[in-house]
Amino acid sequence: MSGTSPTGDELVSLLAALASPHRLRILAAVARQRTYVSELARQLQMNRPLLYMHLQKLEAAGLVTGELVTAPDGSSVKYVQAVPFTVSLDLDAIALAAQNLTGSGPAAEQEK
Amino acid sequence: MSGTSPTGDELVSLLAALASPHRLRILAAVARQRTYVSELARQLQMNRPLLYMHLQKLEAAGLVTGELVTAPDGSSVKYVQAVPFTVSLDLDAIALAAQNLTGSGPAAEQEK
DNA sequence: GCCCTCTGTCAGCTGAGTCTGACAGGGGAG
DNA sequence: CTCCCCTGTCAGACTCAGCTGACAGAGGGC
Repeated sequence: MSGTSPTGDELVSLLAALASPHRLRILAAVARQRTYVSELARQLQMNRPLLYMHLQKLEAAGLVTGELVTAPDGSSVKYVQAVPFTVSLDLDAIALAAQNLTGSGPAAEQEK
Repeated sequence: MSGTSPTGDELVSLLAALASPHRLRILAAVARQRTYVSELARQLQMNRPLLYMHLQKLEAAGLVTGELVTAPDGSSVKYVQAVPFTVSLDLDAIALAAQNLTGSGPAAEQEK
């Protein structure tokens, strides 16, 4: 996934996932250290439900992975980890990605 | 602007500007050839007001430049042009950008 | 005079994204 | 039993981006 040229839709999803201050901060925090959700919520000072939503988006975009760990004492804790990636963005990449968007070309509207 | 590491806020703006199929298509079309607005609207088959909005966002993000040209016959035509840029995105860049977000650090809420 | 092309802005609708409080449940420690 | 910490999910409110049709104005060609 790192270095491959993504499809237009994937690019849009990826950029949308990253285009949020909260998510950027979450990613940064998680990249630095593997933490569990509640601790992360405390670090970033945000409500847990909100954090859950953002984590879902990041996970859907493949930027983080969640792992529910059941400790030896029985209590379960969800650890979150960042997934390394690399994307190079320039006009060429944009032009390339724009070619394969679902419903990209003009007159591509038939099954609607 | 190309190659410089943008601030967190700038990064978010840039990504937000790019995270749209329409804007990707507009950028691609404009990167290929310098065109004027109405012609572009015809190419991409979208309403002009909508195109205007997207162009404003792209222009605000510094990805395109508009130039209102008054032809020798007096009619004015607005030409749009893509601005070359390069951004490398990875975990390090994210972590770096997350540091300088307006209101990033915890306990940075004083003037509100 | 009428018709055409272009630019730009406006009010208004709709839907998605965001954020919050509250809830249900699992399990350990005092 | 009571308190605490953890994981999830939910409905509701609220904001904003996206999108549309309509309008005003400038100018050329017939």
